[in-house]
Amino acid sequence: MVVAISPVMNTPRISDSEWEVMKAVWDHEPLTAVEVLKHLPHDQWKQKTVNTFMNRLETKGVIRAERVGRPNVYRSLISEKQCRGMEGSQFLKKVFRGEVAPLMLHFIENGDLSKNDIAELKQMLEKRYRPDG
Amino acid sequence: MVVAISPVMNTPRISDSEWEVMKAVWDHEPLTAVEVLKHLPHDQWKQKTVNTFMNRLETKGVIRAERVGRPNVYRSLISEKQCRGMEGSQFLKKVFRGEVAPLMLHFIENGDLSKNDIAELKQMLEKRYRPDG
DNA sequence: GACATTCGATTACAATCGTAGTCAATGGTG
DNA sequence: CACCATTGACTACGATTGTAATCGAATGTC
Repeated sequence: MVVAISPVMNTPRISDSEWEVMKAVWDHEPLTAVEVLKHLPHDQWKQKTVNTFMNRLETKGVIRAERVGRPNVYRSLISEKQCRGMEGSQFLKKVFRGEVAPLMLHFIENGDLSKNDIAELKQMLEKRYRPDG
Repeated sequence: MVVAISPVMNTPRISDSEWEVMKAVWDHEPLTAVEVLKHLPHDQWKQKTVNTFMNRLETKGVIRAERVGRPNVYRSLISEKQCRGMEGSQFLKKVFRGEVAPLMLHFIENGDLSKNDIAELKQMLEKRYRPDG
């Protein structure tokens, strides 16, 4: 019997600029490369550059192109959440030595949280404290 | 009158591997390149590689070499805290679109916080809520 | 002081990233 | 159907990163 090997898609690395593109994709997919540009700061991005990124992202397996009509239509293959997971754990390990608490402290001190944010976070922490509460 | 321009040391980018080296530096400075290697996973780092990084980090202005005795002695010029600041705000912007709350939520859900961590964080949030409390 | 050893500065080199340009095919227009 | 415009595939190219090797200078040894 042949055992199917689980298709471990170990999330590829997504560079800074690729993230910008991907945010446009996640927010508006399915979309074309031209549409992607529309959702990016127009003065900082040229169409050709966007195109290159679409290609690279497809090669990396982050998106998929439907080569059907004339303008290619793209969809994400990996969700923003998944990417946040990867990027987040890398960041945590790299910058905060894998310790979540100092990281949290850092962002509590440096980020500007609204009163609402703070309330919400406290609630979240409560729940975590007593998972069934 | 000549106005002194504040010496804005806009923190340079520090790559993943450079971060590893810098952690050794921050933890044990002042130290030599040979000592840096001692504090890194020995099987993953060669002395020559470490050396290259020391050079690059000096070029970038992250560390400084004292060329006095024979083995160069290195010190950091930028603190871990400063670097965390830079790296943190980039990460926040790139991955969480600049919104701190979702970031925090993410790490509350994904990181494993101890009861103690949670208590501490709640306290921090309290303080933030009433800054003079 | 001659020689072996140790270190640092310089050089190397492939992969990835940012930023496009070229060129050819596809598709709309008259 | 001939032509022009759009668009995608491929190519380009310098900077950065990861990973070292080479080569020459400073140091310690006899």
